Amino acid sequence: MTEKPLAICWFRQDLRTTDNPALRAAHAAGTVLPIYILDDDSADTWKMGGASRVWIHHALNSLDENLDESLSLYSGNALKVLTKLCKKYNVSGIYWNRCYEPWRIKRDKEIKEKLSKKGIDVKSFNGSLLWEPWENLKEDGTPYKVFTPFYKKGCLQASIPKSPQFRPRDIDFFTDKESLSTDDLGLLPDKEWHKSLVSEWDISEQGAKKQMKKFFADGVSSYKECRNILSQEHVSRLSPYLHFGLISPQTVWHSTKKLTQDSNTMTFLSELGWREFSYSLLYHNNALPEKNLQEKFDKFPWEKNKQNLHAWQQGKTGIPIIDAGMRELWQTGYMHNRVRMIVGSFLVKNLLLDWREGEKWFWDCLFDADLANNAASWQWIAGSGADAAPYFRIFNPVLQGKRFDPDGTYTRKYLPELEKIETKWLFEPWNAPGDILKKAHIRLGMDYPTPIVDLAISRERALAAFKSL
DNA sequence: TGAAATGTTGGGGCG
DNA sequence: ACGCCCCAACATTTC
Repeated sequence: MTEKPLAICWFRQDLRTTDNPALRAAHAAGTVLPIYILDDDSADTWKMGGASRVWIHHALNSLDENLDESLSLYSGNALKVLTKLCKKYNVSGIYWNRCYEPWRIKRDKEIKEKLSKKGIDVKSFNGSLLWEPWENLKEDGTPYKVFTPFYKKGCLQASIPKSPQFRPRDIDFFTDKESLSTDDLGLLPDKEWHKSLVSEWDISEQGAKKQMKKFFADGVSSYKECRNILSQEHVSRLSPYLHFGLISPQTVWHSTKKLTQDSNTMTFLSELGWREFSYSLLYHNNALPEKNLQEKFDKFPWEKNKQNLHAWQQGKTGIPIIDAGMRELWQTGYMHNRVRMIVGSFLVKNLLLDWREGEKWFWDCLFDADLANNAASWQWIAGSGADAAPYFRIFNPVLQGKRFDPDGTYTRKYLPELEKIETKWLFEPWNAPGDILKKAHIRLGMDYPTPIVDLAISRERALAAFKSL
């Protein structure tokens, strides 16, 4: 037992020092013991995937640096860890920023109840959303089910998101001697895969700011038009930073508002609105990640073709734009949003595989794997969500490739075996004349797969299957 | 934040 | 000059 009262700042998905309400509260309460708990015990089926663990390994290291190397790390059941800390030290308060995954809400509620009873000041804050999902409701008090009114009425006419706060000065830190090291947490896989994975990312609070500034400097001015062009970096790539809270949505919102307002900034802000919408859907539908929002989808006869699923996961479907996207995911922990829609449509409609298979794979591979966004997006593309794509909306991977990767830069980057084929045939090599393939040194079925499905036939099959609902 | 099928229109070639 | 056909270009409908 030390004499000094300690305020625990429990970092979770808010791995930053600026605009962090919990850190400010802990600082105001006294000496700060900043901690992170890897709680796989409570997480159940949705414990962090492989890519997320790699990301958080680096994010914790940089957070530790930003906290004068005083971050204490633990592994195991969060209630047990916190209870133990309260026994060991004179803890006056515990402060955290809220998470919205159902399992975390349940766990945190229990922690708050149990530790409050012991006379500890336990408080949670909003550090991850622009508007709380329980506040953003329709006039009749029920949650929104459609994005447009949710955003236009619920978000834009609601209170302005609060302004970002500076990092508190002169924090008095305390470190637990029994803290684990980041390596002890075992977040990095044995495979070498994770090393190249992180090479394109600066996983730190500063890296998040840098990424935002880069986007503001050369991406946002043509965002509305160019965000769909796959080869160009006209998207913000802020999603993993937002997910883990290396930057707050308030910071992104208000920084965008400082730019000249036009249709580009409006479109970008609405993407933050989609994030809010996903969280609202999850908050009001706890089973969103597991269960069709529309019950009639429960009887949909999904195929159980392991081979096709595997080909999709490995980027070996024989359909170039699909394979390029899936390999981008594997190689970089990220996928351009337009391609996410294309590969999602392909999995669910052309392959008739259960959207939850896609959800699981993305959960494991994406740096920005986010329970709310991932589940809401997969239900959207499958058509099983509330405000979902209609069943007949089936993307044609050949047309999408030609339209959004017109010079083939993106597709060739991830499919070097198709490097030499002229762009005209790049997105449908199976239709290319023999001499064209020969000239490009492509033997279909050897250098690059023949398509695992016929696009026209599988489209008709999907239309029939979905129509029967 | 779709694609394909079908319908409509209008200019130009041609007898 | 006129009617006819063809077909691109665009619009609408359907899944």
